[in-house]
Amino acid sequence: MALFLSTHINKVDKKGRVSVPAQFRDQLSAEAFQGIVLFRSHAHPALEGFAWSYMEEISRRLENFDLFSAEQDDLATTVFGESVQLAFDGEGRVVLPVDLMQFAGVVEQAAFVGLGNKFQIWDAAELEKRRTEARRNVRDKNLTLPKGEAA
Amino acid sequence: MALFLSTHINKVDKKGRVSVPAQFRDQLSAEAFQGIVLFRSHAHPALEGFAWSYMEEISRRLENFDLFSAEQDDLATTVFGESVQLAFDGEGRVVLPVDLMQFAGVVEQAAFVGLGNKFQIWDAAELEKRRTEARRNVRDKNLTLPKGEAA
DNA sequence: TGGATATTTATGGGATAGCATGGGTTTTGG
DNA sequence: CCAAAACCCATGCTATCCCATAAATATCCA
Repeated sequence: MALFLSTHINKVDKKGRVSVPAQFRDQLSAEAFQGIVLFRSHAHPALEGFAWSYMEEISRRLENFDLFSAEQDDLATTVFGESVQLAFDGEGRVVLPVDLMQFAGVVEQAAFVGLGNKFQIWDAAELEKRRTEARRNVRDKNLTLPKGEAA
Repeated sequence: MALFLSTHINKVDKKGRVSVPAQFRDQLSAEAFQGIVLFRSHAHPALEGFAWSYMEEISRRLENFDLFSAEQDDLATTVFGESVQLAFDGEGRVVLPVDLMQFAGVVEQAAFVGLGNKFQIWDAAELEKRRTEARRNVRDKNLTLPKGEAA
């Protein structure tokens, strides 16, 4: 299972290409599809990124919603309907579609934020605010990691 | 499970490299990823160090949250997004990123402090102050070890 | 036990390969 | 036939590899 860690800031060139961090590519080396899957975040001006194989896990979790429920439909529409599959070029780059770049407010510096089994892409400047917010939430709500059951 | 004990002080060279104490490396010899994971301590001017497998454990626990939930997002952003993955070189060293060194105030002498399943990296001088403080707390508040349940 | 020899560790520095980035060229498809 | 996308090659920088040394530790054998 891929595990994405740390934050890498890479430049978007005028063709819309960005290097996917080498560390992230390593985590994806065993994947059948050599590339990433992206869609708009539901909560932030950012993009959610996954390994192709993880989309199956998302599908499985969506089935936990009531079939035909409004929520299931909405999620499925945004997640599957609007996701894009981006293949690496020979240098490990992907081309960010313009509409996704605009959605995330990515200008020139794209920040890849590792979040475990997924990652996010932020505009580098915008990310700082998000960071402070996340830190505050963790502290104020006293969020901790439950021991839970192994998945 | 790795068990980090005692304190080792090693030098940071001008390339930013430090030898990870051999005792610590021994504890990590069974790890799939040969290296360490670091992030900023929330409580001290120091860095927290873990084995890769420990991050996998955290990742598993995060999977118990709903996908895209705010809690999952906040935790992952602070824990995974702000961590770095550092591989050993042939001599068992890692390169400390400059921003992390600055955060911990590490100048030249890095102190590796074993804390059980994790360890901390302090500036050697700063650590002395922390030590006296910790001793005083234990004495004044009469801290003891609870029997507790095994984790 | 003791003293000589071999390993391991921490450290230093030069050589090398990999990564991020840029630009040109061919291919594709509408 | 033209534009956009995929492919290919070039480059500077940095991280990684590799070798060397000294000190500390461990090992061995008489």
